[in-house]
Amino acid sequence: MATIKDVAQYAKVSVATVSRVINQNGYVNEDTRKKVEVAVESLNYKPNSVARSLFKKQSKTIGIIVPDITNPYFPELVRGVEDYLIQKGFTTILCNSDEDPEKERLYLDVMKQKYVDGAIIVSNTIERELIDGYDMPVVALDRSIHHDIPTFAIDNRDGGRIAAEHLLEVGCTRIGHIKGPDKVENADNRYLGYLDVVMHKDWFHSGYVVEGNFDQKQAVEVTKELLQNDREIDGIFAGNDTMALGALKAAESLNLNVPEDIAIIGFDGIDLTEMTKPELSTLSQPIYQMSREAAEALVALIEGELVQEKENIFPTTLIKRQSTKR
Amino acid sequence: MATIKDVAQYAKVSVATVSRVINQNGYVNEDTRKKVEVAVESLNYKPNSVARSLFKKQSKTIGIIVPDITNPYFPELVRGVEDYLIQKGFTTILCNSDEDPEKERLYLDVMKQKYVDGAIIVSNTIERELIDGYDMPVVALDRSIHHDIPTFAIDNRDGGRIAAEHLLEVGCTRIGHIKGPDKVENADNRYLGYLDVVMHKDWFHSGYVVEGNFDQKQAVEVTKELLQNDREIDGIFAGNDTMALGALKAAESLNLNVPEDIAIIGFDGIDLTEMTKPELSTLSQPIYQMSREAAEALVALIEGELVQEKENIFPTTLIKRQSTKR
DNA sequence: TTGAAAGCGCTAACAG
DNA sequence: CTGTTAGCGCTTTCAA
Repeated sequence: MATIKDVAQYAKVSVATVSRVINQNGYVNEDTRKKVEVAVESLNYKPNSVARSLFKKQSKTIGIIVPDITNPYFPELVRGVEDYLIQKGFTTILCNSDEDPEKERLYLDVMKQKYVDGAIIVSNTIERELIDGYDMPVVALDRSIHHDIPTFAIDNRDGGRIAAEHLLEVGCTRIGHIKGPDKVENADNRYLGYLDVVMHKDWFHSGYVVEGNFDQKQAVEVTKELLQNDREIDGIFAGNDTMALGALKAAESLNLNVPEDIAIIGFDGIDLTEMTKPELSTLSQPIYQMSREAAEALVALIEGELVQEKENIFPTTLIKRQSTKR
Repeated sequence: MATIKDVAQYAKVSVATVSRVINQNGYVNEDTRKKVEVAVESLNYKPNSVARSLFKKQSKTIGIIVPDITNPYFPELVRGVEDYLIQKGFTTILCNSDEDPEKERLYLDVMKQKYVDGAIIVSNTIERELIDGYDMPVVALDRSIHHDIPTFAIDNRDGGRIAAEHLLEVGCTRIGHIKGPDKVENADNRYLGYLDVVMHKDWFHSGYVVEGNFDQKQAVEVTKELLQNDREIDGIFAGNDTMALGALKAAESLNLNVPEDIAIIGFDGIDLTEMTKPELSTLSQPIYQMSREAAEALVALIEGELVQEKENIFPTTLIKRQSTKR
């Protein structure tokens, strides 16, 4: 690889001048600029980002921490981020945390050491104090971390309400809920939204809610139990799409028809929901848009703008499909 | 962040000594080592990887180029790579190429500038000459690039054969194939495997093969046509799982029962195949294992070992599920 | 066994 | 408008 020195020699100027033309700052005569440009071209010179990073203490790199890229919700999120960043000249480091605080720290340490310019974090466990220690711009995506860290998410409680109401509208009379893990804010809020709708129904009691841990297999099990305990249930709101799939399987194994015997709605709007039979109704999040805007905000932060809008709540969309058509 | 200088001052030694103890090379007295260790501890010193990279011309970072992380085949691939690399102290840059040679170049350029140590590439279009220009260790994953670049993949033709034979075994008498894009090696090979099995059947003619472009929506369309043109078809081998899903949908919309009226088998073994109804039979690739070994080989290459095994062909597994149970 | 010093490639004063 | 030079934080000769 040619260095700035080579270019300087070739163009018979100093390295400072070369630096000026490639960074387009400082005065430089039109003729010398031409000479340098020719040199850059002939030597196929590409500035060395590492040297630049060392000096500038920034790397044009950001990190994104997600629980697990293998979970179908995250690829689109990551894609939205990466698409925007590459276009702004940033490179994206992928970090799979498995929701493990230990790993999250490790990744944050590595980022700091590499002068990573900022991070986009999807996490339930990271604390604001930890982040402060790194002194690095951060935005929270999908779940909030602290109210003064810019957050890009949806209103989960409202979404839960909409989903539950939809089931009511299509004529369900007893609605169960497969809930995500306790203490996970998004799961809790979706549950609260559901409660808002059903709490005062005379049929409602806590037995209508089971814990599915955002996991398909577990959802199959708990849905079976739920359905066997109460034959009157004719609607299920699952806390995410993966569990909705589990519920679908459970219904099938009990020889219940969806949507005739039981309507099912999921949450998130991942592509999978279009692929099942019957196709799943779901409360869709604008995943790509949300993540893109999170990336925009992070870049703004990195470039020193102060982002005053801390809470960025995106609208959800109720997608009605076969699984709730009755 | 504390620098090596700070540590040296604190420990009252030179930076060279500090460097020696943190890198565990060169002689250093047990007592001074202790002093330095204390200093490192007290100052919470973490060596700056950027400075180190500048000197060493390597960055403990690798890039992985995939067509699109949003495509369900790739997250697991990426995960396999990332898991291994983080554990070996490497960081992973994610690159979505959309199979666009322009973007591939761009990413490779960026990698070079950042002293990225090597790349794992999934691409149909990248040429060996291009890679040579970057003078960087590379391994090919899922599809080969050139016979002297280490490749980690399966035997697609053999897989195609197994899938087609399975359909025959379960009693299919007319088997159609939804083929992936022309000129894409993996698609062509799966097709050839299918041909190996059916070519000499008296019923076979080219009308049994349609082009689905590895795309679900397109697969729905072409499968419908295929099935409407020839009512005798009772088995379909789709070139990947996504298209198998499309085929499933097409069958459904024509009121054909799977597997009774028509058996369907996919290819790849992505998680989705477990979630459909009926569950899809598929020819499963050891995605995680394959990608992990690719990462291992890349690290070996980076560390200067010469990897002599260029062709690493992994075994596939026929997974029999409901969609071919008859 | 340790320290001084050069240099990785680049940027940004500063001087001219 | 251009060149000289001092670092950015680290590693590694080379000498002591």
